[in-house]
Amino acid sequence: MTSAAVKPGRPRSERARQAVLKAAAELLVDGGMAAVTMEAVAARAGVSKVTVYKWWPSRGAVAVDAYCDHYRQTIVFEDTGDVAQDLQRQMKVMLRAFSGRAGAIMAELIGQAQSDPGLRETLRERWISPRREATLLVLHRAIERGQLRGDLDLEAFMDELYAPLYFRLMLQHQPLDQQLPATLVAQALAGARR
Amino acid sequence: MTSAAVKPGRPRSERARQAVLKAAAELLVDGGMAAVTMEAVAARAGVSKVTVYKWWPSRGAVAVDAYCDHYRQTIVFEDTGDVAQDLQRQMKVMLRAFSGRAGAIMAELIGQAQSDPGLRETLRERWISPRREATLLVLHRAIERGQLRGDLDLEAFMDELYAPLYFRLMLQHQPLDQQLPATLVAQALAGARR
Amino acid sequence: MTSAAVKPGRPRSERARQAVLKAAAELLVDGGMAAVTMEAVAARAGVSKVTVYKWWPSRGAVAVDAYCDHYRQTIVFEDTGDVAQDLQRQMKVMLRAFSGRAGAIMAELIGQAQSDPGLRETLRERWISPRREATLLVLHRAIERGQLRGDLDLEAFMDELYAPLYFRLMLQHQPLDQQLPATLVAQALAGARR
Amino acid sequence: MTSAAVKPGRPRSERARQAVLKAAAELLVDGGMAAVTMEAVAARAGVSKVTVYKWWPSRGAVAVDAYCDHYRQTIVFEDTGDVAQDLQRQMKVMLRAFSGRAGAIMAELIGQAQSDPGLRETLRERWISPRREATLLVLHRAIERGQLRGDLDLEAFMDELYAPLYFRLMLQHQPLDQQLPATLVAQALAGARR
DNA sequence: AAGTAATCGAGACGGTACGTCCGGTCTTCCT
DNA sequence: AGGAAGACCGGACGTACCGTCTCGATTACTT
Repeated sequence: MTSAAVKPGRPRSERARQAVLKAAAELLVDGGMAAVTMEAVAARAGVSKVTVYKWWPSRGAVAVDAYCDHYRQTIVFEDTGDVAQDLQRQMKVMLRAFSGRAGAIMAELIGQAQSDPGLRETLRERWISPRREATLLVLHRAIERGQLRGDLDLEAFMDELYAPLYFRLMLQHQPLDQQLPATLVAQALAGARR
Repeated sequence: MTSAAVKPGRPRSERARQAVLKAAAELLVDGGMAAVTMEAVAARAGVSKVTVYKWWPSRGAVAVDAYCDHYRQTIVFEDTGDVAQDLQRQMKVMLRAFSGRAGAIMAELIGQAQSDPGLRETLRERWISPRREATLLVLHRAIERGQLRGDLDLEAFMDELYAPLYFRLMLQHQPLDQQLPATLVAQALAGARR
Repeated sequence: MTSAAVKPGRPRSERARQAVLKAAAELLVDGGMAAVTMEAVAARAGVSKVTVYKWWPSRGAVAVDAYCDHYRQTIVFEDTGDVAQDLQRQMKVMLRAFSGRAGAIMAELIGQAQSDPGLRETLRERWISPRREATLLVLHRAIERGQLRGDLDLEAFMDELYAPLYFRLMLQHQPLDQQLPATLVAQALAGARR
Repeated sequence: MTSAAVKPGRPRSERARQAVLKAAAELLVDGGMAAVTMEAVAARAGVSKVTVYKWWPSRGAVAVDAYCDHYRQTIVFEDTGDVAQDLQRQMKVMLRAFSGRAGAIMAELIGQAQSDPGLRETLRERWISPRREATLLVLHRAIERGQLRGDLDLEAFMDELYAPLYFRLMLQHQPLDQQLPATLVAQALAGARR
């Protein structure tokens, strides 16, 4: 009846969880994914390997968790009244972050996820989805205001805007310069206005 | 005139090169990147590990080389006279390929490249650049014909078209369905026509 | 009193230790030192290489350990009352052993120790020293009985007796025949009696 | 008639032979046997590996050859008229040499020979035998002069004198100090005089 | 002068073992 | 029931030498 069925035995150590995330974040920042081995994380956190395995299925999972915990930068969307403005500002924030350490690490995380389906799932849930949902709000708002056509394929539209950033981040065939958001927004919106 | 500078010593074994690429391609196809270990490649090719290391710096490099060798599908661009047609057809060919084994492997290759700058370089040179250059030809042709504005940022434009495919391939937040090319081309061209 | 300082963690596997020694001894007997590679020992013992490295620093160390374990022939010294008899009998036992497989292996072990100081140390502690100490007892007993002069340099004396056996074993310039002990004892004792 | 049957083809390069011996000796002196790899010798000599293999069967063979070439110290036996004097002086010369680099290397050579019968053979021929024969001369001379008994087992006698030096060199259970020759000669001769 | 034959340099090759690293799993005791 | 400690098996890493092999280039003696 009582939902919170009190579990027997020693409860999970919150201290251990924090220590693991902290250790992983540090390793991640100055050594990239390569440095985030279960061995190293456990050692640095002063925790046994088994404990890490108990709560995270793989080193990738620890890394994503630590990353999201460490870079939990607010997904700021101001409402300027102009959808172009809103999108452009948000993209600039993201681009600025991706120009630094956070970008290199995100690239490695997505990279790692390509050979670990579970990690891809986690990455989507913890990083991608929240951002896309926030963007969707902006776009719906713009449609209501009549700034955008109502028949747009919003998923494809968002990909046109954001995928180039991730693509350049990962392939580095072109630089991630500051006017890129403006260009992308301009070109994408040109055919999307009502 | 150009004396072919005959190098001393035993010449490189073409047989070994072929065997390695073949072995790597096979391993890649039925096992993904995880199966492409230097050890396995060498064993399967009937070649010593040292020989592999001699000509390829890393397992990633072997894999990319083998991939490009194996999937050297022609980058077909018909000239239909209509830029939208041309782009859409090419994208469909690519999308079809990426829906199968080749897509999963490409995702892993890009993934691997995130923790190996040399590999990223190779991937750009061997896979990305040739395709972008072919696309550039199409776009320039369209501009000359007056189908596209002349002041477009072509690099950004190409990213708007192709990055979504790679992005969906890697994140799998949305399916790679067959009408995606049409949608992307339509939305992107809407604001790009003269 | 001395609390046996219970160490934390999983205790060392006695099973693994035995298996390694057994495997090494077998390899040693039918293949000599050349067959005792860390790889082969580990494989034959059904143990991981790391485990072997954990407890033995080198293949030489494993070999010596296995040798002493395998050929832990009693260092029998009967007390016949006559020092010449005692020495001669002991030397004959040793010579008989060295005429077979054990001799060839011991030669290889000493050989290996020439390029591995740690191994030389081990060899001295595990093989040479116990035998020399047993011999010292016999000599001291003889001195007390008045069978030998008290001012002998016992270390040099023991070398005169035993070094020729090892020397012939290693150089094979002369055979290790059964009357050698008698000759050596006779000549050495001739000038050593009181 | 002319014994030196002139062989066709390019004659062996004396330059290469010298270069190999020189290179091997240098490597031997500052790096021991471990440094004398076929690879290193060839590289240092500016000679191809095949050339080395052509004239020496193994690295051990090169090393012994280089050693004997480098340390071709005269086997001096003065004839003082007293056999004890003669032996002791010769042993002191040898002991002095063995206290330095030459000793360590000789130990390694004998060590190496334990797993290479061909090398043992070479070592005997090039190093041991000449010295034993010179010693035999001294002993025969002493017998003629009536300083030694005629029924001695000379081979065993020589072993009693010299084996301890090699034994201590290799096992290092006791130091190779300067008064050792005197002790050995005294004890050995005590029972060997007429 | 042309032919023959052995040698030489360079260096690629298949192979074996090295010593290390990490991933996961296990066993033991402590809390 | 956790958790810390740490030993364990397995697999791959990248490297070092081994001994063999193909090359083209030399260097003599033989016709």
